[in-house]
Amino acid sequence: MRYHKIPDETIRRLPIYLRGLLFSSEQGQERVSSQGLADFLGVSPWQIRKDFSYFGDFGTRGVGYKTEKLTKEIKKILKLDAAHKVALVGVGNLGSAVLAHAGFRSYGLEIAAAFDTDSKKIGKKVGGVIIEDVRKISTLRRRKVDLGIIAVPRDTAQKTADALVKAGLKGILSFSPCHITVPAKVKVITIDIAIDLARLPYYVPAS
Amino acid sequence: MRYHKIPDETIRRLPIYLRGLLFSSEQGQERVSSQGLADFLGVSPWQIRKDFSYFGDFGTRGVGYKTEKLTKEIKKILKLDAAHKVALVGVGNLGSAVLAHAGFRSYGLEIAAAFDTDSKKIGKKVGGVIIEDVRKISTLRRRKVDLGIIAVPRDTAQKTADALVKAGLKGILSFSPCHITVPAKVKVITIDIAIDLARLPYYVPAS
DNA sequence: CTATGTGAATTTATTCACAGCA
DNA sequence: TGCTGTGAATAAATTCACATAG
Repeated sequence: MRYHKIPDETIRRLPIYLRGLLFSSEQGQERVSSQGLADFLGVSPWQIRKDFSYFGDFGTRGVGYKTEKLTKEIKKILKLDAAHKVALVGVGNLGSAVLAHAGFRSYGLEIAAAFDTDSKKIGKKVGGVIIEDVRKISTLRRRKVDLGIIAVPRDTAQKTADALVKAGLKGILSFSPCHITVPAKVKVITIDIAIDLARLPYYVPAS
Repeated sequence: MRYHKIPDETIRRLPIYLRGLLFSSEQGQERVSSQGLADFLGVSPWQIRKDFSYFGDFGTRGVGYKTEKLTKEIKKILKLDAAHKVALVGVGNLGSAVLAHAGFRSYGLEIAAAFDTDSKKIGKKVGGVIIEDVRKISTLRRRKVDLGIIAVPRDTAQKTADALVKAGLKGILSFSPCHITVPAKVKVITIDIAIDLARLPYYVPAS
């Protein structure tokens, strides 16, 4: 099935599979089955197998998948086989939490720079990273940073994104509650916490 | 088209439309068109109209939508017309950021309780909310809290969810990087920041 | 003449059922 | 026999084109 277009939903799920695999490794499991992964992650086994099938034959029939090999394959697909440097813009409450977040490491993602406009914060060290002036964003190009996280207020989000794009970043994760316009070659993923929370009541049964 | 099953994707988008409408209101706009909303939110106009069509005729042909009326309708659909109380469990870096987050208010969501296991934190006030012992989660039932946010480490996330469900909560937003099992009547939405970031490199063009 | 509302066409994604291989 | 890999069937979501109402 190698020659198909890859569904976007498949790409969305691959990091989840990776999470399961990293956990299996931690547990010392050398093998996993699609069923085992599925149970752990709360998805269906055939969904997992179908998703893998777009990229190749990663498993052994009758046996399952070798944890280490499958981990490597998925990392390669997601381009996580090489390390990535990430820049954070906006060291407020959320930004600080992101800086302190340990979870990026297992995916080879390192927050290598942090920026803020507040002169009282600039020069301080948070989570091992020295906060710089936002006007220094342009230095990211030569520092080989290719991903960015935006955690600034809504009204400066677009301006921030523009600066990051100008500095050559190719992917942006934004926590700002607004749509961000970028050139087609740049990928933006938005996490709006309030909007996800606001969706919950719909599912609450009338009492 | 009133009698159809509502696509889940439609429900996912409704709060985004609401965000656009709240912004229009702020700007003092009494009317919006599907095109105007679409431009602002980065979606297509026909998607918006189709989504609305599942619930009724909210607009006026040749004119557009009255901002205030449409806002009310969407709030009603999402059950955001009545206020909701939210409990937060885990007042670490991320939890504190969530407590300080102002964005929930516009959707009628109020963080009315916060819990942690750390005795040094219990009793302290963060973001206007007094931190309580996690063992007090059971009091949420009589306090009319029906939504919860989980911001605890992975290994205690399931236990926390179990406690919240036992306390009668009907919707949970989890920041813990794991699958959470709950009874079918309870809705869980998971935000895994690392996983969203880990998806970005895939889209970065080879250089 | 303008912008909504929607059936129909199309595209995309999920699920199934089983062939294929260790 | 057991679990993967995948075409085919089904389901879901998006997009289109245009009738419709103000």
